[in-house]
Amino acid sequence: MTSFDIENVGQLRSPVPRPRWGPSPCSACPVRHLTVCAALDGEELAQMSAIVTTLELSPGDPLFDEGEPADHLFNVTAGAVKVYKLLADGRRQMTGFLFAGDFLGLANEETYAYSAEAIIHTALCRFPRRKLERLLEKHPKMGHRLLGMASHELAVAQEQMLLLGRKTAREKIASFLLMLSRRATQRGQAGDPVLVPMSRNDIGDFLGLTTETVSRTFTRLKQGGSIH
Amino acid sequence: MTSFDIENVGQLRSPVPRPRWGPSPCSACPVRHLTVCAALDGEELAQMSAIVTTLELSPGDPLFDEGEPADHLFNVTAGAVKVYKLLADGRRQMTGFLFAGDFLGLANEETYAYSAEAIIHTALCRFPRRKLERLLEKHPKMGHRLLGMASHELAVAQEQMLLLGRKTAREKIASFLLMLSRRATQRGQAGDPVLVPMSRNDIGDFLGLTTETVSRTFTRLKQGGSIH
DNA sequence: AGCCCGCATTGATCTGGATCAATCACCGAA
DNA sequence: TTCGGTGATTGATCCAGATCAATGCGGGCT
Repeated sequence: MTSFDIENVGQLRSPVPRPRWGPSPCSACPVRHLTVCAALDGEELAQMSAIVTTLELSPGDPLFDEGEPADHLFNVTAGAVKVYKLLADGRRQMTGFLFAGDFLGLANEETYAYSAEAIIHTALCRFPRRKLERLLEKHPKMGHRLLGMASHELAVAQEQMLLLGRKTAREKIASFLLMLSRRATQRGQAGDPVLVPMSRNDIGDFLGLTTETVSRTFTRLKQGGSIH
Repeated sequence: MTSFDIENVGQLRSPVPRPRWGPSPCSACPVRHLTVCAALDGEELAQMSAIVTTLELSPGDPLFDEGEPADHLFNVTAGAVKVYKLLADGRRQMTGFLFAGDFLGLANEETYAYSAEAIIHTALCRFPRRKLERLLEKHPKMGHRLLGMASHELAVAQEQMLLLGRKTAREKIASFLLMLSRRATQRGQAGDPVLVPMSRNDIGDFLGLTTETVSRTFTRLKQGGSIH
């Protein structure tokens, strides 16, 4: 990566000692409005706080691997995570890039269906699956919110299938940049110019292209004046 | 399509008048164990019955189109449905094929994110979205089941991304046949030989290939003795 | 029976993106 | 400051699958 916005991460690595939590660390969460926690009231937030732990990852750190027991769910609070599946011979397909506010770890089976790894320095909340499920039973509203997020993920996945199956390299790159821009805007960050924290290789594995084609296509879009 | 199993559809087109429903049509549902309704008790089934209507579609009949208000959710009880997205110039990506027991219509937005159309003669249950949501609030168990199905759909979608982005034509066709076979088995139907109710063109649009490549690849697999 | 009509198959050719192969550019360590 | 390593870029060539173009072929209709 050539450059990236460390604003959010910065406040998590503050040299000043972190303040003692008030009634709930979640109630002070700077990205709560983006997340699954947005719909929760004080009582529910306190219960979430009780089961949550936080962790930080450095670039390249794995979060979990496909096939591991799916014991936790995660919420990205800062940074960027890549999520992917592998074939036996090493071919890789990114299934998504996650940023602040995104949720991961949903699994219907006992094990994760994909691997996850930090792209840049990243902070996450971690929820034990069992405990979260018990909370869910008590608070249907949380379940509803989670279903909404899963539905949204599904729509995103379908859009990505359209991209992978039917778009040209040029269209894939253009869609990718627009998606990054739109999502940055949603997080309240600049959408243009857009920061691209992942490598050409990662982008290729996301779009079903090779690094070389990604690189060439960027070059051509620049030459055509579509990007700078 | 060259041939298809009409057993399940047959019982819905019975020349004998349909029997009056007992306490709940859903309690007699032959595919309930496959569906979102599997986890429901008598009380909940009765409430589902109260809001459900059934419909039948002939081959090629549209169920809904991308962009329409997402007012209903559906459960396929017999037959087969294709679900797809289109680009402005007509390029099409199938995002899934649905069979008895499958659920469709989940939408986070106000409108459907994809179109759905019957492949063969098909029967469905239809639930008004608003009413179902009200039921969901009262019965967290249903919401939980729905979340489980959405998570499963998500895992299937990710597997399909891997296929679209990284597999060869031969691998795509092989995965496709295995998937059809596995799902037929789950429904209690024969997994080998497997029935393929959709056209070469539909298969191509599902796998990110052209009809010609699908046809040629089938021929080569036959020549190689992998299929008959 | 004969005639469409809409698929499926097969063949010939083309091409977008993959593969193979050098550089290039940046950065961090010595 | 040089060196080595890692990712990005660019070039040359290849090839899997697309495209263009005929047939084949079964089922429904008259």
